[in-house]
Amino acid sequence: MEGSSSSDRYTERCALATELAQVLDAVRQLEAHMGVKGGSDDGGERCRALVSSMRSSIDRSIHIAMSSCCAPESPPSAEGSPRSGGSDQAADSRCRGANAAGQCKKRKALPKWSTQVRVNSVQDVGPLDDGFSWRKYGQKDILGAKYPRAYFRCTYRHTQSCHASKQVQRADGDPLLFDVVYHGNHTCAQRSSQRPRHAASGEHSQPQTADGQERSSIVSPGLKAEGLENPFSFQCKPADAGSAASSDFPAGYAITASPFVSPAMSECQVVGNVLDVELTSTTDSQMADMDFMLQLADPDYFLDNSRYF
DNA sequence: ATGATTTGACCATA
DNA sequence: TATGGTCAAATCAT
Repeated sequence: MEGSSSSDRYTERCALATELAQVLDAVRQLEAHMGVKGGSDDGGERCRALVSSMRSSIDRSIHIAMSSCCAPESPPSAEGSPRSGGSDQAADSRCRGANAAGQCKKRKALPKWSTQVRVNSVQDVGPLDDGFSWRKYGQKDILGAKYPRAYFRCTYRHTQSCHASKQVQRADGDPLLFDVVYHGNHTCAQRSSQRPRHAASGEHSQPQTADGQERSSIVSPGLKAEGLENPFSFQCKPADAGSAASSDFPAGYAITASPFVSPAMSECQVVGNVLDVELTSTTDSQMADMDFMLQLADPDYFLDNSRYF
């Protein structure tokens, strides 16, 4: 769509920042109000903690929205062209040659958005369980960041040419907060096969150890019992821990439900969502995701799903 | 045996 | 040139 020019997007993003600023202001007022009422009860304590996390997330969201105002736009390209199908062994030719397709190690043309997920305890790390199966393909220390960034791509990248990927990084200032950045859309069968009601029905799809020991992970089933040594070894506890042990899915796959507001995140909180959508092409698939992302941006949708928190 | 993760190295971009 | 993103061999888990 030629319709969405750079300046349009700039305006939209700034509008987003403005909206977020208003929400932030409201949260501050709420926080102040709660401070007046004082409550030493647990509920008040919890509310204050929630408000605090909301505020910090909104701060981040504003920052991200504003910084993306200046993000350079990239021209539409043959989106999703598998620049190297399979386990591209000829690694070196792959990339240089693949540039012809307009895509190599960067995927600027793909839709991109981020969300922030808070967990309740440092052990309780399940933000990566977003309803899709991911395979980790890398991890890197980021300059100036306390925690490394992990890189994931869809498990079905090769079998179904699904080019969705995501990056997960623990927030510097808050070890309970994870920044998750998604790139691209799922074109694999997961999209249609997994739905939020999995949780509503008490169905649990996480690989989980019966004894609850800290070992398995949502996205890293093969990880050792490293606990926090590896910030990307996630284990998200379901609300209904009883029915979980067996899964309909093969071991080693992270299965849950809805993307982003996963029922399995019953003990996690999605504390912020930031859209940074590159409107470079409008395939049906992308349009579908746009709808979805717009839902995320919708306060009603967000509040509706807050019951999972 | 198969598939996932770790990790050092390579490469593109800013 | 520094940094971030990806690859792929080695290793580990199931």
